[in-house]
Amino acid sequence: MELKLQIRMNEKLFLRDPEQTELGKKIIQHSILLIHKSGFESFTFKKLAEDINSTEAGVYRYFENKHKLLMYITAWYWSWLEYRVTVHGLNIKSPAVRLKKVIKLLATTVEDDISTSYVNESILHQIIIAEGSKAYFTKHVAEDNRDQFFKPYKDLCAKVSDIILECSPKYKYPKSLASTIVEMAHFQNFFMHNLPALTDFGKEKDETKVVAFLEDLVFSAIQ
Amino acid sequence: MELKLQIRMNEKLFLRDPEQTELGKKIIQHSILLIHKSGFESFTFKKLAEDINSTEAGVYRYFENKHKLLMYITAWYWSWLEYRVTVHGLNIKSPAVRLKKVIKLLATTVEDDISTSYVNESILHQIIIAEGSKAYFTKHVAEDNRDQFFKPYKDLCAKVSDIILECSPKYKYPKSLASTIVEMAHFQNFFMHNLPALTDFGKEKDETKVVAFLEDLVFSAIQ
DNA sequence: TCTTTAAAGATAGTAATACTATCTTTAAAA
DNA sequence: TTTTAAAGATAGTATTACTATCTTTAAAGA
Repeated sequence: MELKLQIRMNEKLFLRDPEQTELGKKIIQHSILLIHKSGFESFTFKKLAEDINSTEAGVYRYFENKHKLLMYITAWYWSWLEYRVTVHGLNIKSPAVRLKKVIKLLATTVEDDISTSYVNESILHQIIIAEGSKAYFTKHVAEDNRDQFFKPYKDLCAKVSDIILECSPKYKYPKSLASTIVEMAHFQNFFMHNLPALTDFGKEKDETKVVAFLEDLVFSAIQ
Repeated sequence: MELKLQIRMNEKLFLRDPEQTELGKKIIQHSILLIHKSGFESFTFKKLAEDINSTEAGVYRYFENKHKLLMYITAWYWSWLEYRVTVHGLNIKSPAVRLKKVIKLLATTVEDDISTSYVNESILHQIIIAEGSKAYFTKHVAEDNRDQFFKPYKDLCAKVSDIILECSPKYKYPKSLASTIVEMAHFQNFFMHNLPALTDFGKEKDETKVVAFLEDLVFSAIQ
């Protein structure tokens, strides 16, 4: 039996569904690699087209602009993470154990557990850390939010929030704590590698320390 | 007696010191307004030049590019915040009270307490919330960090970290907790206004709730 | 097998962006 | 009065961020 993970994406994010064609999948695959290599600012559809031996106009048939592509990629990432959080939490009765599992999933580099042919999840994880917030730090957040582009991110935070409430029904800030965990899982990783003075794990650069910090933070807060 | 606050800026951030000339001050003043109005992505030196009745080439004499200008502005902001944290903490003996004061300073909109003629601190606060992290989420962070461009940010976090240690000398993650407070003071504000599902204060949009959340989080962690 | 149609390729063009260069004017300091 | 530094004016270039159009390819349908 071969399993294939298919994530249903918001149709307003693309002009032509990239999952339906070879070129589309190459666009996703290589834009992840190219953004990882040179950063989102210097990423252009022209460079991407050269990478995949296609044309700029070809890429524009799939995505209106590079920001939509970034939102597509981030939305995919958060959907995929929510899926993983669900799967890994299925048989865990204790909400506290489940919460720990979630923190680990958020803060550690993925080992490809469900293979998706054209997405390199480990590299994707890295680009979301450095570029993910650019998806919503724009002047058109409100509109993009109305178009549901951030739904996967919000769904994941809602799921984390629910687990927090299961652990501690009286805790007053489950949503804010959830978004704090999700953001900090990425930020502390970025700081650890790039601005180590902002963390306590600059020397070791060990992801499990980020997990330990977040666990300590969260369980102190909700107990 | 008239007081004038002067912040010594890293000289590598600019080509010509904007504080020394009228044009320079207009560049800072109006770039803050323009970034606030249309966002950093659509901000250009040409538009800025038109706003201040100067020329594009004129702006380029002060700043190499718009990213350097963003780093200048963010560095100025963090220096200014550290100054405020210092001043407001001077007569407070209890580190816990001082920590609360810091959280309040980080998370609430400033009322112009020390007037700086050409910087609108309240608008600056808002643009740092939405654009500030773009200063370091680049492919050249490492280099920029070597050039000390993020020193004001790191100094502020170090100061917060020190207060945390004063409160609780055995706490294991003072630096990470400090950067978490600083980042979340801004993120929760942004989320509250733009992606309210990610916070517990979406309805009221009340900054004091962000303060309450952060206080609860911090003091649970260090106790 | 023939036809039709959708996707992709090839090519061109345009307005805006991100600069650099140079020459002139202005105004304050020496 | 001369020198010099800043600012203004203008021009030019490579790249970016698109849009348009025409042709080829290949698979699906009749």
